[in-house]
Amino acid sequence: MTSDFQELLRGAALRVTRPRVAVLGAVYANPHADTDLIIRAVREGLPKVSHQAVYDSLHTLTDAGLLRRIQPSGSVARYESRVGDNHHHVVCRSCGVVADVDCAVGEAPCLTASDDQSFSIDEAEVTYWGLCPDCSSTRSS
Amino acid sequence: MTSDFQELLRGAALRVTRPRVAVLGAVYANPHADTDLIIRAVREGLPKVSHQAVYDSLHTLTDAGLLRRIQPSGSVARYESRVGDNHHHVVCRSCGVVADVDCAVGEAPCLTASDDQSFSIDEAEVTYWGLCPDCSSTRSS
DNA sequence: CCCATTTTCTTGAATGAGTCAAGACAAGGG
DNA sequence: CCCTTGTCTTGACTCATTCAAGAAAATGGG
Repeated sequence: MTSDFQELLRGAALRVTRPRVAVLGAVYANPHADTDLIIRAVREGLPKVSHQAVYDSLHTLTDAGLLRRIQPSGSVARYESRVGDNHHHVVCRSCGVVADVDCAVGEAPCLTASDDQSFSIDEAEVTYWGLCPDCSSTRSS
Repeated sequence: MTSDFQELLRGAALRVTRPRVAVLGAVYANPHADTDLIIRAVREGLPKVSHQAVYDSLHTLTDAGLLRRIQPSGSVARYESRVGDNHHHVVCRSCGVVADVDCAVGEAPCLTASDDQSFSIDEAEVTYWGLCPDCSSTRSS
């Protein structure tokens, strides 16, 4: 598993460092985790890692396409390891939990704008808003 | 026009205060403006308004459905006066400018998730990402 | 029209995610 | 094994937004 992450890094022409491997591991193990949770997860294996190293790693890995950053309104940045399949997200308005929703089309942009305003569009990001099963049942009961 | 805003406020059972009227005016005049721009616009007419009053007004007006808040990843909160038509947005990856895109369906949720994960979904928010005409021509030239 | 009640606004401090910067350190090529 | 370059540590800092307490203003009843 750790060696898989090392391969991922090498494949992206990135240096293999312990913080980066640990960050990859933390995001793979905690989909949609925010930076704070990732920092805590990384420190379970590497107690001395600075928060800055985690921020740097997340940026580098996101720029390299190994991770994807999502940031629903009202939420801090979250990261996930599913990249390249242009899937979408459902966000609970009550507790903020995020779940994946497959994109029927698969490749970006999965939608074309009715009037693109002369923008050159490369991605259509879809965020579904609603209530998760837990919050939904809590409210109605 | 000011009286129109007063009617809007009364229609929403909100007290009519000068900051609120000014905030409504500023958002109607500056679609997709961020809070800082709204504060500056409001202070052209009411120089002494505190930033807190603007924040409070924006929250109240958004909660009442008179304004809509949008917050693309990497951007601060922005506000617009087009509400109720469930339109979407194109965001420029380079300069961050936001433009409206009509929704073909019109009413929320305009899309249904392929697998809703047992969430009860009430809105599908679509954000198109790309380059605006200006940034597009700057890069290619 | 004025008062009382309730909401809103002012003032000023605080929060917290994220960034900046300088020097110490480690990864990988030669 | 050493050098170069890129990464990490440390610690300060930014800035949008929120919190809190008291002053001021908006609606409804008299």
